[in-house]
Amino acid sequence: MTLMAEKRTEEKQPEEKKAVLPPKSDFSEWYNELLMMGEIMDVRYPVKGLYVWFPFGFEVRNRTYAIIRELLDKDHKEALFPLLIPETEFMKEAEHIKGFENEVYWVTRGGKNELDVKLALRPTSETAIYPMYKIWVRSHADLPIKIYQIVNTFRYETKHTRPLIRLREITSFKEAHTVHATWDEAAEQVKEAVRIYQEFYRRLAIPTIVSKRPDWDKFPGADYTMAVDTLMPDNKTLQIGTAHHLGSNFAKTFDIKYEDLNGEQQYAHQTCYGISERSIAALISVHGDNKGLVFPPEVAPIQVVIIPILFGKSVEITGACRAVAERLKAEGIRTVLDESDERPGAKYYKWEMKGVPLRVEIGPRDLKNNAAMVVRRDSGAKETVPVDNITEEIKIRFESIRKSLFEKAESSLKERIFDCKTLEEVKDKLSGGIARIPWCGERECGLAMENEVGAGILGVPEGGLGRGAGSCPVCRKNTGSMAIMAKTY
RNA sequence: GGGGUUGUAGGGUAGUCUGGUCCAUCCUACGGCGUUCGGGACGCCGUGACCUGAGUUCAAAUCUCAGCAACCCCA
Repeated sequence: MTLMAEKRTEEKQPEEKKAVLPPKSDFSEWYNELLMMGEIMDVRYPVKGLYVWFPFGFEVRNRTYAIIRELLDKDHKEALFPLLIPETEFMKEAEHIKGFENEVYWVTRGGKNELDVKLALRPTSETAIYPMYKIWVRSHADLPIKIYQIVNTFRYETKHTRPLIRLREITSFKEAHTVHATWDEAAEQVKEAVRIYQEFYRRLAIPTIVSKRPDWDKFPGADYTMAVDTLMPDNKTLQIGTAHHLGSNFAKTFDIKYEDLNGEQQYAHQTCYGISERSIAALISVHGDNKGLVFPPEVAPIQVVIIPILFGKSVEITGACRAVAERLKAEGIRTVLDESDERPGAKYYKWEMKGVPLRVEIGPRDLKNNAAMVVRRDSGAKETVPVDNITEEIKIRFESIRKSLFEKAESSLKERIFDCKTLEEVKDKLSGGIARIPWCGERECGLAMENEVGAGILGVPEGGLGRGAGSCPVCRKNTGSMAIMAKTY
């Protein structure tokens, strides 16, 4: 007994010297552990599907959402609608209800009194916003309306919940709702929304695929849905943005009409499009590595950490570090000088976990040469730079980091898209990423394909990815369009 | 929707099968003091846990049931 116990502890010692992140190849464990160790989210809140943002994670969120705000604010207005939706409004649009009724939380009591009209916690806000749009829209001169809000929404998910990915409370739902005179104008707005989202994800260095969702997978109540997906490290796709053309479906149920130039009453046409904290899940998962978080400088809460390398008491080094920190801060660079009583190596690991894009080390050798060691988080590259133009050197590296993060992520995505001719091939490739296969576009064929391979059709992608030549694996008809299929979150 | 596994300090664990040896093991983290500092330092001192509720029993971390929560597999 004693012998065995001793043996076991001996075996364990070399591997787990320090609390360490599981390798990224064990994606699920890596992801959960990183959220905690990187202080993004505390997953210990005692209600299923609800999680807590740590201040650090919340700052990442806020810096990320500042980008989407900046992009939208060019021609949208931000507003705020109530969380509670009366059952009477919620129940108006038949298809919409069907899509959500199984996941709605209901408020049925106020104190001890039963409510006459139950109140839904918004699963999304169409039915909160459109009764107001009915009041606000009178004439063609009121159009277009482009409003967004960033709010929490609630969905009673029955499947496996996951932090940032499948939640019962979505804390950061950015939803835009627009109203237009014509169907075509609304269609243009959907395109614009997709363009904005792609721009947004480019800023985050996340490569995306845009595709039109098959008819059976569109937003309940929409004419069609465009979706933005990215590919996660475990080869499942994550939907990180959607834009829906609502036609005049909701306008008819909520009676949103405008008077046109000829004095006729016309139904309005609408769109809505959304992004959630799944964008943060993608940000973390796409760029992170075995050492922890990796952030593009724009959203990194801390952009530069300065580590003094001290031998004995060295006023000179401390002084030099402080001077550099002050200069960087004066330039608006988010800088931390780590003067804590830890060994430099321990500090390196700590700040690498937090995803700080650049580390600056200043020690006796550097001081002698009036230089500093600059180390990139993304590549680990170490370079000596003169202290005199350190701010410029750092700014140059920021842009280079964002670019190389994007390039790396993009080639990783491309490597995991496989051209297939048969459903057998698709089945074979799915565990490695996305399968691309001809599809005639017919519903029956699509459903048969999904059924056969046990994965979803994301749709026919925009651009070259969606075009090709071949025959539909089900009906054998020749087609020029290619669908992508993948395991999805 | 169906099936399975699990719940012990802030995190990870031993102990659970076979109830008593356990005011609960080890690693890590955290606080104090000192020596240290170019990739996870060391010494000394200290803090901190049996998911919740009911039951069985002389005795429950350990057995039973329920709840809550987490994870895995299948549709």
